[in-house]
Amino acid sequence: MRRMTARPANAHQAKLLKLLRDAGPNSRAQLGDQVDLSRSKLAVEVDRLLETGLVVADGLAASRGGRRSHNVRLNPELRFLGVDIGATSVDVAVTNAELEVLGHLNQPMDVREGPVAVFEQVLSMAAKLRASGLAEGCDGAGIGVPGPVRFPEGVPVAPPIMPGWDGFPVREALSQELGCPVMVDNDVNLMAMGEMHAGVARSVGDFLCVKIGTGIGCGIVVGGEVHRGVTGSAGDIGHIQAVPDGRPCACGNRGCLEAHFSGAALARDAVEAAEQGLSEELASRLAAHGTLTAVDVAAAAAAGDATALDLIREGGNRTGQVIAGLVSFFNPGLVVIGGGVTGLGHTLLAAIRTQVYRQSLPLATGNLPIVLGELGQNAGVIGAARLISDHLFSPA
Amino acid sequence: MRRMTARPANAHQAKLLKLLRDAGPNSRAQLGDQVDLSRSKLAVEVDRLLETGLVVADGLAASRGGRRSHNVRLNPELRFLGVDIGATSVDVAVTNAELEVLGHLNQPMDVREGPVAVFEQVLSMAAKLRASGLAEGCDGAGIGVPGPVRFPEGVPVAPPIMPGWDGFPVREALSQELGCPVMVDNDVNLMAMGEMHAGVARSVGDFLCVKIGTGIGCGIVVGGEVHRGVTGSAGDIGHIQAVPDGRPCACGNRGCLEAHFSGAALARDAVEAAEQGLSEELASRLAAHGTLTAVDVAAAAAAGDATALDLIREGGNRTGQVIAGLVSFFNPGLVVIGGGVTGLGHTLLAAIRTQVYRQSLPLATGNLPIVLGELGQNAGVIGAARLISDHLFSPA
DNA sequence: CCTTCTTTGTCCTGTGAGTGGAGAAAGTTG
DNA sequence: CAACTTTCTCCACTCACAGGACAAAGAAGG
Repeated sequence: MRRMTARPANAHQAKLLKLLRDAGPNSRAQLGDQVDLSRSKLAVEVDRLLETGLVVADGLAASRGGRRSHNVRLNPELRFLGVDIGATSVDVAVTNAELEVLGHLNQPMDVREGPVAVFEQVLSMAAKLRASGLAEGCDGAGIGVPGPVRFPEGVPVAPPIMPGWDGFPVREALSQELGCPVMVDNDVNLMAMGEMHAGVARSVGDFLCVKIGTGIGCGIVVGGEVHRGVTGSAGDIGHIQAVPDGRPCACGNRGCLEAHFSGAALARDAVEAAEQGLSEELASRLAAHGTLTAVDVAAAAAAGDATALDLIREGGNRTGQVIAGLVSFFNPGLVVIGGGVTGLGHTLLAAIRTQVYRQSLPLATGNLPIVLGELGQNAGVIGAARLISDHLFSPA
Repeated sequence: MRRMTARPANAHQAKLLKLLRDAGPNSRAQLGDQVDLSRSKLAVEVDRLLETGLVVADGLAASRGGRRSHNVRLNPELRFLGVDIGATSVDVAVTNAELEVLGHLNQPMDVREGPVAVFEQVLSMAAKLRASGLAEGCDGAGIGVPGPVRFPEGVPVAPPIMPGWDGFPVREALSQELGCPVMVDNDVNLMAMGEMHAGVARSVGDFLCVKIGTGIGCGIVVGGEVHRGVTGSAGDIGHIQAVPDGRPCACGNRGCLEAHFSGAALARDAVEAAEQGLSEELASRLAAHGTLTAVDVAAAAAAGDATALDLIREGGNRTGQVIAGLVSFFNPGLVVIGGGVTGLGHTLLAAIRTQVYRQSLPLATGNLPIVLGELGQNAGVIGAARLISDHLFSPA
């Protein structure tokens, strides 16, 4: 039986586990340098962790000029499941306790099919990963959903793009199916956690993580912690007004950012442009596929199509304007741009940067990097694994 | 010698001091209920605090059905100075350790006269308060300045409206003059701390505190802590674009919120309206004073002047639009409106509310109070006193 | 091969923080 | 005056933790 049941018994053990997770195998001596404990006390706690099975011995390290150290590491048999439910696709990944992705599956799927259908899909993907020998069991799972979540309970609330999910007990249901602890969060927050853990936001305490996919959202990290807001809807910037009296939005208002730029809006605008004969490139793609997506626009832009480039620039400007306001307000140390439309690459990034650097206060932008996310498709699932591991590696 | 030199020796003592500050005199038994320590340990820590002189015995309390308790309280001779430097005036107040305002002076003064002149003024006001017998000495001072501050060092950085202050070592200089510890922060952050401590935001963890005075700023409180941002400029919302291609702003951009609504903008618009003959009320006031301020507009509005009301509504709408975006982004549990223009009262509040409730997500506004600050002129100085007491009541 | 130095890990004891119970002190209620 | 409450103090016991002594294991140099 290798299923993880133990939890750290105290804050020291929790800190050690997180250290081993983030820094990999380590000797007692090296751990001691980082946790502010005497060697004796540290040895005691490490021994207790070894007893629980959360941590295992990992052979001898090379000498550093004296006696060789006995390394310890997180139990390599531990497995976390990272699930990222997007508006139009589902990602499932298996990681070890150090949050390295061992296997990753992606499946197109419309979230509006509802929780039951989606979870059937998730479970079958998880089963496939397990069948491939990557995991015997599952010690915990993190789930991201594209909408606000009442975090303590793990329940989506009033999600605009996934009405069938309102109030569905995601955490409880999935915990039962998988037989392990489950944590649920907004997908954007998880992307932020992913980039913070293994991506471009390592060692940054306060940053914003803007995800532009089917919709637009923003992960807010304050002092290394995700800020979720009092009802779990923090970061929902898609419905901030970007254009006074602009396009009508599904939410009932006009001029929302999301109505002017997002995967969906971009596709819509591209179709319009193609139909109006503004771009042969887009028109031919429309004829070929019968529809257009952000990917088509990216391809057209890469081919030098002026209309596609304009659409991207225009969207980047809108987005940049909104981000400029948020930067003035929040004064982050970093802005990460991620999500499906990162395929639009530097055209988009340049437009966003221009707006932010022009409109925000110099003091706030003086030393503010605005960069693309590093983890791409992996950000969400890594963040999800991180979420559950943060939970399980905290005292019970 | 009654000057406070001691600091709490550990986290327990710090917690006890803050409890006594916030809840007033208390018995050991009542303290024990709130501090999660055994009675024996608690008694030890209280005794040590008594030894230091930070805390003194305060007689017997009424019986609650058994032996009467011996109350303790913070030393009633301790004095904090709260200083709130605004764009056009200086407030100085003396408080006791429980942060009750014992005396309060206000003096019009232009911050652009520079730190030397302003501090001369502050010191003379402090001397006057001392002379009136309210304070023998001063055990700590908190200072608010109308611009960004590098918080750890207590130095203003790149303040737009007070150029002469850039880099001036406020903390060090004032600490030397007053002979006591000093902490410096942005005035808006202090207002937020004031409302959190003794005002309308008691017991709210996450809230925004919008101060509309000569300029516009926003205090951001996350989990009971003020968020200052990486360069101390968080909350600087005055230069968020509110009107595309709107009025030119001193910052060089166009359409900044502050260019459209703030004490200064309102006065300017009122003069314009008066000169254009749109309002007799305003015109007669202009003739009488030679100039107009937000106070005149408030009076005209109170008298039913349609133009004045329109100006306020218009400004409230602009402000409300920006706040709506921030509410969607931050998802606070409360929005407090304060600052000089709160004299504009419910006309302003109604306009702001309308915009926020209309434009923000229902999930974020569903249970979101938007209220006027409770402390008025006192908010800044109380927040300042709170700032220094938080500092002094933390382990050294 | 042997000595000396370095690093790592273990063992043991002393210290100080903290708990919990006994009981004294000081009330209330009937 | 007896019985019950509440508050406060004292004391003994537990436990977390530090820090030193020491053993184990290796490197470097003669």
